[in-house]
Amino acid sequence: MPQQILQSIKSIVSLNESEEEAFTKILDIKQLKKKEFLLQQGQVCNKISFINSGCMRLFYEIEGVENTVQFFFADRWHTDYDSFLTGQPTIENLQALENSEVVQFKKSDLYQLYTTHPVFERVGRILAENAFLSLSKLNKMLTNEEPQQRYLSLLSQRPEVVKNIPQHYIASYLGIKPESLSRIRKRIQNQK
Amino acid sequence: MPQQILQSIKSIVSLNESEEEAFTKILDIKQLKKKEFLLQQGQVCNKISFINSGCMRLFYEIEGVENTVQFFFADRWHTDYDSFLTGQPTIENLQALENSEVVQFKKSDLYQLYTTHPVFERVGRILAENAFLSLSKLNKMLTNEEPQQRYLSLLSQRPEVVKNIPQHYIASYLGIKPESLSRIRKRIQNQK
DNA sequence: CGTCTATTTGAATGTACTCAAAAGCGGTGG
DNA sequence: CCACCGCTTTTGAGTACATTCAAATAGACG
Repeated sequence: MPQQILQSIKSIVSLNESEEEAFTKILDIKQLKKKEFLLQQGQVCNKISFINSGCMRLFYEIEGVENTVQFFFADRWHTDYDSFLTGQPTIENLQALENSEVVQFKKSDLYQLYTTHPVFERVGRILAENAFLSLSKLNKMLTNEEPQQRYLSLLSQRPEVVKNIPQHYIASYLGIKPESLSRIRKRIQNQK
Repeated sequence: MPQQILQSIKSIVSLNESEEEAFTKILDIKQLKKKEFLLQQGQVCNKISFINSGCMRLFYEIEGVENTVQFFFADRWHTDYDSFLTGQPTIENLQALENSEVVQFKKSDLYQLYTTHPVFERVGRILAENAFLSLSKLNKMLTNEEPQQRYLSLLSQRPEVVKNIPQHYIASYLGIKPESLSRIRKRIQNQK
């Protein structure tokens, strides 16, 4: 079901029939069960993924501690550019928080497309730009806000995250311990 | 003196003579005195810059508090993709920490180039990818390390930063107060 | 030399942290 | 359908470390 990813691309550039066909050909659909990994540390990330449905969690594991970086819902792209570009093993883990469907294509196929259908250079550029924007937003949140404020922002901007995702993952995303998030929530309750 | 920026681009793609000439034409050189701003919050960032020499500091100002995000030395690229892509006013300030020379080109000129010389699509893509990588590295540092460890990492990875740049800017970059950095430095001294 | 800014030091405070334990919740198997 | 188990969330007590506020010292620059 490449409709979603095609739509996402067509919001960037318009494709003619042959381009669309060439692109569809390189796509690969994957069903993930809850807790299954799309990407695990140590692997080389040589694919770009697009979430059709479900929810994924991106985290690093440092000295046994999981560090949640992002959540991905439907219609989001993902790749570890670092590993993708350098060929180094990734340190990212991308795990399904619920049963999910993703579409993927391989780096080698994409690079082929860059040559045969140059319009995809633009797609690649814009995807990288968007990845940058999203990370930059995250970064501003982490550097400019206190934990309590971060939680409130998340609550107002992404209520679906707070609703659907276990607290301790959210805590990790906010850069605090689960106990602290629990106390923050209590504090907020009492203020009302 | 576009040699540096040309070299940087040529490390990405090779340019033929007409491409090189077309690119050189859109370049603009700027001399900055210490403390002068290359970009200030509220402006729209419609340029991409490249540092020829000197050193720049990137910071946000939130409720009167300056929040240092990055330092830029020679041979580094900069743009606020957010503002650049969306046309919204930037919240970034890019200030010279010493007399500096930068080369710039305008978004409109670049987009022109994308059309007339498609090779620059690739350049644009790779610049965005690199910007992402650099931000991603910063992000891992901020989320995975304690202040003292962050300082030690900075010290070993970028000694020139620690040498040349006022402490309170470094503190802000590390996400702590100047007093705290001072104490961390003292603590490290005593351990030796 | 004097002024202005940056850095250091001190004392008191606050907030997240650790460790430990209890309570809550969901899913599985009897 | 209930009982149990494992995992998540909450609560408590004590600690650690950055913060604030204030003042002193040191450095930079004219």
